Amino acid sequence: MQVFADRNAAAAGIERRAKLFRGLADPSRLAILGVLCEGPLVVHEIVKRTGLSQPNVSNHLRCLLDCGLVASDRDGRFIRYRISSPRITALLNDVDALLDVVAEGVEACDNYCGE
Amino acid sequence: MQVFADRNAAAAGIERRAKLFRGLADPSRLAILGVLCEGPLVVHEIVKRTGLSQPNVSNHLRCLLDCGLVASDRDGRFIRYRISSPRITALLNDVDALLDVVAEGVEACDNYCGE
DNA sequence: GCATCATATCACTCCTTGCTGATATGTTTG
DNA sequence: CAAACATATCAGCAAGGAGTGATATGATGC
Repeated sequence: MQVFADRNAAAAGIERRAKLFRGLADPSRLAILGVLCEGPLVVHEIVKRTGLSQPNVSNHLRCLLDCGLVASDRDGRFIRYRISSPRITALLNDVDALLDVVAEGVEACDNYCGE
Repeated sequence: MQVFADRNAAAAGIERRAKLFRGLADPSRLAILGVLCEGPLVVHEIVKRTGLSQPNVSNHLRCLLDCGLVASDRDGRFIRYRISSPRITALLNDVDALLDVVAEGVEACDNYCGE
């Protein structure tokens, strides 16, 4: 039962990590976070810079907002979005550091975590 | 065209990041990485500690191996897996640090990236 | 060489997610 | 108040990934 207790205790943390990673595991969301890392932007600017469709950007922004990864402020009829915490930028940098080591492997992997 | 060149240059990086995040965005894989962070293990030990089925563990290990996130050594009829780089442990710690800030949001998000 | 154990692979199904097009909400300006 | 613009929401579809059960490969010991 020892093992089970540990497992359940760990499970919650794992599930949370997984969910956060899922939030970061989409090219559209990463593109949005990428342009927001350079500074706050209103939605139509994000659309222009990323080349994504407006509903698509809007959907992903909602997701990122719910997750707490971005924050928004109304500015007249615009809504300006920004990165909510510098830790996010830090995390993205760490990922790039890890990619320096595993990039080829990741590109090659075609199994789960696929294409 | 300036914008387009930047976009394409960024796209490759974004796609790679997304793929790496996808590799980390599954509870089973995170559970496996979690137990491996405490030290190398052979497959049936991973199965026992995580409570996952053997084929499931094997599938995910293959994915993690292809991605370069874990490495393996044959040891008689056992195969021992280990974390391939300390940067992975570091990244997982960073995620926990970010979760300290955004945990409630992430749990609440039910949209994309959702449960 | 055969039985056994450790691990990997395959075929299949289910579920989730992401995108699109159309439309709704909301805000400002004339 | 109406028109125009900014953003959000919805329905529906298509694709990818995760899990399972059965089976194959591979190594060890008698």
